[in-house]
Amino acid sequence: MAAVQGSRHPAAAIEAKWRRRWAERPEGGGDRLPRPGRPKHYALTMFPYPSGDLHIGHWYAMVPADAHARYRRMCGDDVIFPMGFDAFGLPAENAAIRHGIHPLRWTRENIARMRGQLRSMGASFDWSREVVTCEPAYYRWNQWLFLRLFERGLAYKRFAPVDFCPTCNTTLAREQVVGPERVCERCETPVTRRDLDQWFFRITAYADELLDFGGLDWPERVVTMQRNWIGRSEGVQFAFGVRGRPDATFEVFTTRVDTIYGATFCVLAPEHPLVASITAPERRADVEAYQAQAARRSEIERLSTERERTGVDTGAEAVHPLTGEPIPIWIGDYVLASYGTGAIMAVPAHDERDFDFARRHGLPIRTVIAAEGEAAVPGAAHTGPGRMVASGRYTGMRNEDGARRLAEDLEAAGIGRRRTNYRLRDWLVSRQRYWGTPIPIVYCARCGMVPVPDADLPVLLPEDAQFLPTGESPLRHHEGFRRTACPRCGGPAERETDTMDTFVDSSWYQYRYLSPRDDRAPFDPAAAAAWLPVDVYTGGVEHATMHLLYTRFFTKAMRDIGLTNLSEPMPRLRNQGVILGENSEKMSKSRGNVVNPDDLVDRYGADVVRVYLMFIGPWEAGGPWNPQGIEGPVRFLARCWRLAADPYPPPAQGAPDGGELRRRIHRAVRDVTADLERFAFNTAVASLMTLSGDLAAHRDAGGDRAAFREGMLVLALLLAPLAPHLAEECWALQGGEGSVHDQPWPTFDPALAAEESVTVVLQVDGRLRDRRAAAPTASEDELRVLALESPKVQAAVAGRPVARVVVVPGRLVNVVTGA
RNA sequence: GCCGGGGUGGCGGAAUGGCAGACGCGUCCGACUCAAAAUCGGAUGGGGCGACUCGUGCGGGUUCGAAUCCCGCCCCCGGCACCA
Repeated sequence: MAAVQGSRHPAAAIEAKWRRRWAERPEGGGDRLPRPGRPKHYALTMFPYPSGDLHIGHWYAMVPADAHARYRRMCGDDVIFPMGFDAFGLPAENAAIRHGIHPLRWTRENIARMRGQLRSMGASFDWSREVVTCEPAYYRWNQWLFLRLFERGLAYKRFAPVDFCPTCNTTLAREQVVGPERVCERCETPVTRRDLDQWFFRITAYADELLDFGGLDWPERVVTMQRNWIGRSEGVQFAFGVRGRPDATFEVFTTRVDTIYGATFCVLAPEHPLVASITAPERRADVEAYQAQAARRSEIERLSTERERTGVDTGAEAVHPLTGEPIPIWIGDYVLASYGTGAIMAVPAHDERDFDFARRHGLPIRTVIAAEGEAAVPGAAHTGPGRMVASGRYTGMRNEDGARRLAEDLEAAGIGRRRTNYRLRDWLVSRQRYWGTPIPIVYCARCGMVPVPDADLPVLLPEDAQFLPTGESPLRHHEGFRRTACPRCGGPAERETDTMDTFVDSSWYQYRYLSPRDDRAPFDPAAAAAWLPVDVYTGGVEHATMHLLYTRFFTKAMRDIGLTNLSEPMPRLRNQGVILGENSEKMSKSRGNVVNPDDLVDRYGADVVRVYLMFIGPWEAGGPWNPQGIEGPVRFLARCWRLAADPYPPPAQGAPDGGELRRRIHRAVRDVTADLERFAFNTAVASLMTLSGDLAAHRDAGGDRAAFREGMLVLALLLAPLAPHLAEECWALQGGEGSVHDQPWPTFDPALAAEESVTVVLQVDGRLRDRRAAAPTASEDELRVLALESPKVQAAVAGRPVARVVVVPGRLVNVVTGA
């Protein structure tokens, strides 16, 4: 392709040509092991849901991940960079209900379309390892893993109140309920409560281990979010007796035993099992009315942002375990049945919620911690540290010491025990929907709950289900699916009709990529041992407390089952930000600010879109789309192409030799390498823009041709991860051999990259007064003399005594005057 | 409320103790052109004719020297939010 003076590069033709050539190269085979003698590198980017169209957000996530993988490959690593589809989930089923198209067909058509769009990105995905989670070859192993968890008691069924989305018509995991209004994360409908038999994974068994982030190179905020989500808290659990009821006791949990002498009442959750039996006859009507109201409140939307701490007196009294004093027992919905013991001791003087409740209901407030060094705030609880007062033999102790002593003493006396509670709940995995993995369990009238034998897997999802939004799984109404024979006794039995949460699919997909067609095991242990763990995992922060917690749990559980010896699946994690619309709002069809990558590729070519997305700013920051800004990368790549394609001008009189250009080439290699290592794609692009400018200037001045060609080849190499098509074209135009992507990453000579001469800044009292050129190796003494000789420095010193001269070799001299 | 991240030209951003604003967008001026596009060159934080001076959310501090470190505050974004 001949260059036309001053023109833009023919992106479409160049990209089509190279993509054709690349397609002729053999693919990896999908399950090969790392080549001996080379470090392996497993690059993984979160796989997409096949929603139908590739969004600019997918490009923003995947292009830099691809650039990094390509860079590692040129560095000599044996890289795998697989891609697949997270293909089960609600949108497919909703499309089926709305448009009468089968979820399988809808999903497969979307995948076919998205595969093409993904190819247009020019990413180095290894398609031979592709995984599609809605195919039986994949979900069969969800079922297999479910059974292994079931055998270990890590999957269990329990009748429990669960969050239910009336719009999606299914139960939700706790993590899928968001905000104080408790709405469905998908459709923002307020969730309701249902009491159902549900399947759970016992993630809480790993709560403490999940809190260990040692050795993880993860963004701080993700670690913090997981830590808060797990919500470990240490305290003491002990029992209160009920006055006049020697048979009845209830346990409370507190993190503040030091305030135990300040407990002036107790509060039980409205659902607490003891409430019915201890309520005084004259209080029964009020208590039952309150219970009914509380039950309704958790079912109906809770829109009131101002939380009133309501409650009613049961008329019963608890016996304080240390003082023997009777204190009233109330019920109130600010005490959660699902946390701790569902009951608390209330210490209004030192807990804001209890304080508020006591004020509202006229209950006594007793101070037992004296605020030290800070004024007591009138009309508020003192929650900070202090000396214990009115606390029996603990009076006078610092509250931290008192807490320790009280915990020991309560334990010794057999009254209470130290205990750790977690905010984390077990993972609710059953969904009353069709488009998911069937749970491989059979119910037999004679044998009870029976797991489907491994040999009978997969339990296939029948294709001829009815899609009606009934709130029950469509499988429940599918007689052919539901009726089966008991695997144990052969008698008539029924299948479980719930399907699994789609987060199960993505909890172990990184294993499946290693041997995607293995039909004897979920993955090949030899491949797993060779390739895992994932070296770099990239994706959005929105998965911080769901997917990333679940996949850590899965790896730990799989380790304990004996399937792997890993404890952490993804030791290194990087998050990209979010690309916003031109108006800085979230992109959405309803806002009309969606940027379509296909249109951009048609107009500018994939390389330009890639480079622009990386140049926009720090990857983790994201930011608004600026349609004008893309002109920068357009011009930059066009210039690279013209430099490679235009004929070289004849040598000029007094033209530069290659020295300065070579220095700049080495500096570019140094900077781009460091930037790609640290995922700083924006500054890597900036360095390449600078190099292309240096090459253009050298050429226009008729400089040394050998140095220019050397620089052009380096430019093509450095550009290869970022703009793979154009880099290939430039490499070929400059006579590079083979594919640019098969070349080793260029190295630099630090001595050559160093400046020949540096500008040393001369300051007087920290203010800039002059600049001088000096050798980078100039000694402190030389620089000091240089500064003191400067007329501008002398003028600024103005005859005052020089107190000190600070010299930073290679950088600056600061002359400090005065006494 | 608690936790985390952030605030730098007209805009995206660079610089993590040493020349603030790399690189780019935009704008202005010039070259090429019949003209335009494309391309190339120059200018571009504010003030001042100038020597200079002010300037990284605000106020203080440490330091020869602070966008960068420390203290206090304001604002923006994200997460969690009755978890005892």
